[in-house]
Amino acid sequence: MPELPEAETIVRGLRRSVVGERIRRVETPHPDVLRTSPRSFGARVRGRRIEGVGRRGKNVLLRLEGGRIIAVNLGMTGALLPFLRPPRGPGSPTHPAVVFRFDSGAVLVFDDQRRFGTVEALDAAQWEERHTRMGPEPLEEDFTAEALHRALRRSVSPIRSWLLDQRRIAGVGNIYASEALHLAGIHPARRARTVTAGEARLLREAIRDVLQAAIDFGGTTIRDYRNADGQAGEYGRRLHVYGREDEPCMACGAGIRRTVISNRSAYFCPSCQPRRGGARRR
DNA sequence: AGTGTATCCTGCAGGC
DNA sequence: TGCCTGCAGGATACAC
Repeated sequence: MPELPEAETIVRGLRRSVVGERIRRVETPHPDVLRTSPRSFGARVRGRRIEGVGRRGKNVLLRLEGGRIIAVNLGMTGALLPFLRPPRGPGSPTHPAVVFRFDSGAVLVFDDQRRFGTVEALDAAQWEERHTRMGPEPLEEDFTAEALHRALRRSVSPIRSWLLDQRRIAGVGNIYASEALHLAGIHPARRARTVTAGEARLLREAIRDVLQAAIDFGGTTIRDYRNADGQAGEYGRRLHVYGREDEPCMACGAGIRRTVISNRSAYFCPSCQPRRGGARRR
């Protein structure tokens, strides 16, 4: 579910609420989201203070004193919900998987209905290895059109699949892949290597514009996503193609289509995003 | 190096 | 109302 803009929105909220808190105790009602035993996870984080909150791709990172990192992948339905007091009754998390209790009495809950998410306590070296395997951050300056074009030229995979591969580019998921390809006028099934240098420039700008705009609106809530304040994101109303099958394209009025690529839906405008380049008419 | 398929889970919408 | 199917923002393993 959450992609880069949703993770970024959560990070900004958590900076206000959990930085400086010291972990007293960890409860794991659903230990399957840890990659280790609850015992060893607890031992690695207990007594540590949270010194900072960061993001890499779709991952939320809690930096602990001493150098360890709690890396949270939100999966499809994960949320990180901070509370000043242990939550009770209406409004408390519905599917708590991991609960951090702090010395101050405050609480951080990793809530995840489907439990595709993960919560891991990594040493600096383990995180570094993970980090190295991931592609560039699309909002950073080193994500250039030239580098994107060079990388695309090496791949015969459909451009939509290419964008979802975290080893190639970090943070893009199914919603923003469709949105960025629409903005750039590129059909989602085109092979990556057929994207021209000019299209790569458009795509680079489209990815950045879409992600930044989504951050500005607090992310997209389709159903479950909530930020660290428990609120929904407002970018859903701004989506041009995702989830809009048969509705008119906001740019040209043609009917938006849904297709399936690698078993996942891709939405596009058949007029703005022709299957083959050079066939555009107006 | 790709794809399709299955898997991990729960819940919701729509058809009947 | 209930039952069934398909679908969902992610990621990985497998056979081919």
